[in-house]
Amino acid sequence: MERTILHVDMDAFYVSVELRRRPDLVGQPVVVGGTGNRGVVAAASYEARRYDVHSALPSAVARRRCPHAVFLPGDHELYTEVSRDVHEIFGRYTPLIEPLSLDEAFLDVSGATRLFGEGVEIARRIRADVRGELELGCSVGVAPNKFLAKLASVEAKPRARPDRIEPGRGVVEVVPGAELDFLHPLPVKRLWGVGPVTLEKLRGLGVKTVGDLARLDERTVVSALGQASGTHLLALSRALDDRPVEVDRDPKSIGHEETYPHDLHDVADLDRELVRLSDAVSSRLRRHGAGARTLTLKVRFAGFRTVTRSTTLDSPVDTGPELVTALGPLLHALDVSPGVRLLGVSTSNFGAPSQQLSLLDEPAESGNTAEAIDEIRDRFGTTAIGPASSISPRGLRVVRKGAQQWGPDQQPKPDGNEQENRRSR
DNA sequence: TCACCAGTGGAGGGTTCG
DNA sequence: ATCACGAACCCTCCACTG
Repeated sequence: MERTILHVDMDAFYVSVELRRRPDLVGQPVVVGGTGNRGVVAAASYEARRYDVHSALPSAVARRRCPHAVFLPGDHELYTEVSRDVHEIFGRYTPLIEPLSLDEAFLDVSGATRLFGEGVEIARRIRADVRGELELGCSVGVAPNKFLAKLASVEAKPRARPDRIEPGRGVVEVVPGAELDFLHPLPVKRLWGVGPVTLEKLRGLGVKTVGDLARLDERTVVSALGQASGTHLLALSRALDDRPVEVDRDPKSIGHEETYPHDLHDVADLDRELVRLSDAVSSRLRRHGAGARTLTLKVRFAGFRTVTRSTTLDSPVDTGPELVTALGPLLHALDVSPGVRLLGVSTSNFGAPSQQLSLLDEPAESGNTAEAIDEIRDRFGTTAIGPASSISPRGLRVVRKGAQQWGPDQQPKPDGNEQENRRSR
């Protein structure tokens, strides 16, 4: 049964959304992302891309490459709203929508062609709707499966060259029957799942293009890449991909991590941060109605060495204090003398939400207070209430969603105290 | 001294993606 | 004076069960 899959990818999404309210910046190099020295670029306008500024590039490097670019901090909440608007348009053509991120989605339009025309026709209509109603550009790939649709949308995109910006085709279709003609000449690193490490391993096998990979036999590939990755990539190289477009994917993990503007050395600071992060994660767990059995602590030291420490409980938990109780000992077992750059709390292995209220139990403190906290946050905002143990001498710091998506904000120069600490290390 | 199934699940590290 | 954050998935090693 032949399917028609669309991959829709917004062009420079965050930047384009910003330009709707800053029309004065249209045509200029604009960068959205972390503004601090430890931040990264989340999105770059095509004018900025001409200077090789792209997403995930450290902001400090971006500033050097394109000093005259306008740097904007980013507004995660707004992008979420606009993303909903975009999905509303998708919904006119099919209910089978799988969001990949705020700015990308797969659409299965196999059942919509009778009503709206072939895949390419639907793609054009979506582009026209998005442009006309939302003033945003997007590129669409059309293909018989997900990964070919994704590759096709890349071909459809505008491209920034050092001297000029090429418009892009907007819609690119991989016609059924011609899959291998499209696929095999492509460099193998374009395959979904081939990063720098895998690329190097494949190079060791003499593989440069997707076609090179497709000609190898399974034993060779599996012994180089492992069972799962090997068989998967080999299938992709032969244009085989029967993964369905999944509409409601439940998250398998929920976590939060933060890089600090300055490395933390003080155990009291770290404890306070653990409370903050645990509080934020537990809040999101409860909102999802989930409890987690596996709790993971992540620590990145100054110098970038990163470790994780995890524990699995007998029954699922969903409150801040429970996370802190379990993760505290894992944190205290680490030697933090090098200084801590990043701390993270992640939860997984979700189970049936534990029922706290029982006649035999202690009066349930955590469960009820947690719900009360959630309600206060719903009514008065996320910063209205937080754990006392997360209060630092500088005040109560509560995690706001998406507040620090791309690294710490621009910081004032460290005060005298911290300078002191540095010198006296 | 070593090696023994087979299956499961935990722990820790890694890769990749957007 | 480069290096975010959130999530999915994979691999290897190891302990436990039987």
